Amino acid sequence: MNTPAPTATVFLVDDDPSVLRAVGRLVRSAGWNVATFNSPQEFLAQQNPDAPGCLVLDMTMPGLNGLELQQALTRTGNRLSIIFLTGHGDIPMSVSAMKSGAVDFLSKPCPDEKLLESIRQALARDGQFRLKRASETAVAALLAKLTPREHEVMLGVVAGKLNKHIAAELGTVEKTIKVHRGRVMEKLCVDSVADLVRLTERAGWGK
Amino acid sequence: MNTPAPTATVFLVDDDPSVLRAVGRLVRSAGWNVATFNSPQEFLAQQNPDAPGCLVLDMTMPGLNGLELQQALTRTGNRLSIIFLTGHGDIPMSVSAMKSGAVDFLSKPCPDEKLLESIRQALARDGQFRLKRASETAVAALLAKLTPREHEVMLGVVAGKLNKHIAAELGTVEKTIKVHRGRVMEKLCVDSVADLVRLTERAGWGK
DNA sequence: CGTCGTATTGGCCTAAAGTCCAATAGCGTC
DNA sequence: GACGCTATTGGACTTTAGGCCAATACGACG
Repeated sequence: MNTPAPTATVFLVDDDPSVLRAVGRLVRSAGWNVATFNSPQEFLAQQNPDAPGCLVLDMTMPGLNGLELQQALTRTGNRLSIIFLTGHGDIPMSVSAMKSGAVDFLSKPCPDEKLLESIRQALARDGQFRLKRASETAVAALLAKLTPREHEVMLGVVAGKLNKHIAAELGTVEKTIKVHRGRVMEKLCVDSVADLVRLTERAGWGK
Repeated sequence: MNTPAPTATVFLVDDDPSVLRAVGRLVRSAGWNVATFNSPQEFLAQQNPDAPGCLVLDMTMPGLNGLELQQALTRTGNRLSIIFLTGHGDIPMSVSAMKSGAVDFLSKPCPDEKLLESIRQALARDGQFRLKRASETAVAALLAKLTPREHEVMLGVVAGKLNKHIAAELGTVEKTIKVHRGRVMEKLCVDSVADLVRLTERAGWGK
């Protein structure tokens, strides 16, 4: 119910401890929670996909580089917003990062305000994403409560079909459809076909 | 009705005639139409927002640079997909371009196949965008045919309200609403509330 | 075997939506 | 000012959807 910001954490990943200290101090002084990691592996090991926040990531690190960590997160379904902050980047690297959805790609040294502004953007984007995903999972939870039959009937309703037609397709009579239909509306907590359609559209079917 | 590709044009903008010639030959040999321009101004002067295609753009040019041309196009509502192809780029430049929606940011010299692949992506994105916008304008055209009253009634219907409630809000009786409602369905070429809701959601109200 | 959840069907009745036909009111053209 | 067009509004009637109560059937579970 709160805004996503209050408990948001800025995750810093860099193999240079002095960078972690300096950036950590800056971000903390701006009022955010901070968690630092010396390596991508360390971050991957403790990551919690449900923790709101953003990731400030060095590009050149031993083992996994920044892009690979970004891809690893994408593979595991973690859509954390990422800001790259690197000392030895090049254009293909930055383009690749941005194509993969990075919020920004900054070069060290970077003005404090520029980094903070990017963090603000990243946290905002993360909040939006979590709101959207929360609504999707809420709808999915509602849909999961439908029996198979009710689900079939619902499909007919959102397709704009008449009860009699749905009945014909499902090999039953109109009266039965009415009952299922009523239960669908009740279980999904909607009281109009219009709301039902919007609900299903937001269930991921409208992407 | 055709796929967007057949008449798609690749617009090349570069102040170096030899680049225009070389890239133009490459793109033409790949089967696309090509139009070349020596300056951003020249392109802006003849641009047709309705022409499907993509833009391959040099960054450093006299007068307007690539980013400025990109912004100019955005301001005028031209959402042409852009590929930057430049000799003297840097990271902030590439990041800025990508943030503004560029499809790719390539450095000269660039392998032929890489450029062609990016063009393929840009044309695909342009096609998707035009499909989406075409459907939006089609819906807008239908909505424009509604009388003010019919429009009000439609809002009530997609809000899931009962005819009697809509009538109360509009200071009339249920019967009148029914007639308006029927005309709305007829004019918008839908035959169910479900379809009506999806139509309006795609009219831009769903973002 | 009894119980629970699901699917099914029926009757009866109310409410809501849609259709056909008709009338009124405003507005611009000639 | 008459005429034509459209928007708007009603009345009578049909179709569809929904509510309430009841009943049957079937499979899973204890």
